Amino acid sequence: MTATTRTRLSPDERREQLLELGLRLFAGSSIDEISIDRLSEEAGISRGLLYHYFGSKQGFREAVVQRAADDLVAQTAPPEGDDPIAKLLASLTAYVDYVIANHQGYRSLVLAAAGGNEAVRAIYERARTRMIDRTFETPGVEALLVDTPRTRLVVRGWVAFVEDTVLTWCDDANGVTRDELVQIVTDALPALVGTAD
Amino acid sequence: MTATTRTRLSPDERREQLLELGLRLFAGSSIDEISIDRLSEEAGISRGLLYHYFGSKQGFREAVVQRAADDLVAQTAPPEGDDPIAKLLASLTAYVDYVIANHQGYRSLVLAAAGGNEAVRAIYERARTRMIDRTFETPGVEALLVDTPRTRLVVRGWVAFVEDTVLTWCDDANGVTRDELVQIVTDALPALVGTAD
DNA sequence: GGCGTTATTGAACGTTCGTCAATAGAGTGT
DNA sequence: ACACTCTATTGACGAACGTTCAATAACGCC
Repeated sequence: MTATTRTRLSPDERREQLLELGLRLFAGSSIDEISIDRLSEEAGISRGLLYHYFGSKQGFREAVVQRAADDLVAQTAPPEGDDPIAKLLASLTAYVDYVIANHQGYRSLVLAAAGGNEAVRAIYERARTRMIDRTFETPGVEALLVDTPRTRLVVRGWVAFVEDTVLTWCDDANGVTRDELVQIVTDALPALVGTAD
Repeated sequence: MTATTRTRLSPDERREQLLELGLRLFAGSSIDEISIDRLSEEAGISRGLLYHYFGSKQGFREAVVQRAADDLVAQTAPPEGDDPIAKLLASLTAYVDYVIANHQGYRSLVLAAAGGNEAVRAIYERARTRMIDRTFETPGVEALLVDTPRTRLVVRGWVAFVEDTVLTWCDDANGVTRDELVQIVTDALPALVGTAD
């Protein structure tokens, strides 16, 4: 009855399978609450194989976080266009919709990024930077955002505002609609930057 | 040469000693990067004693976080007064100064709260709520903040904005002065709430 | 159908968390 | 000073976990 037949996949397939499993388990709990035993059992492989592919548990965690971050960046790409405000609105709408759809997974990503070690935080930080840069690398944006240390500080804080607000809203919308939420986080940027001038 | 003489303290003293050690080690690294072995060795006690006082490593972590949160709340008490704006400014000034002084420890607290489990997060959440409530339980505040779901959402997001901005500033002030920082985070609240109306 | 490459295994090791009966320090009464 | 009690404290033990590595077997190729 014990299915002792080992299934041999190509490295790419196996890696893919393990990463997807990681994302799935990630959604429910922090990764260091899950033992390698449980991971390998759930994947139907031996403990050793996980080490063969990711070197260590930490390596596995980093790979999964990297994958989640890439997903986020890919699925929230703003449309091509010249109007900074429109781009911002589109980008935030995509972001909000992504968080709504991947609610649990996204929360885990943020938690992992916050609580993880230096390497994990760096991965998330890079994704964040990519998203911000991409939105603001638009001709004509200088009129809205003059590049000063103060503005950079405020924009970074604004990102924290957006993340926290959207996640809180996901837990309990409390009557606030999706469109209102998008409006709130979009309007917040000019409002904050305005006070900084 | 081995000082095998065990020192017997009163439960309160021992508890205090261990909590202070926890705060000290906390500042440098996350608590689950430190083994009970190292903790007990540094405290000059046996492993068993730590379990006697805190039940588990998780229990110890929670106690330390609770202590850190209490410190934060205690040291940022706003002055008695009726003017909401003045109270807000005073409270934020105290908060900024606290973070400046306890930079590392405070960062660890926030990281522990973000990355920790449900119980740890709840402890920090309570402290946060206490600080917010205390600032806004002022006669006449209704003129500034009408209590709607939308406002609550924004105020919560604003707290995230403040935390992130102050911590980022601590890492690299980039020419922004302390007073400017206080001004930024203070002005941010009316700016954000204004857009929500 | 045999062969070589390499994906995969499982047992073994060191470390860390957590438990518990045994031990000894400090106050108390005589 | 001494014995006695209470309980703070210990240290050895077991289970669980991360990690390593030589052995194994599945698949593509000739």
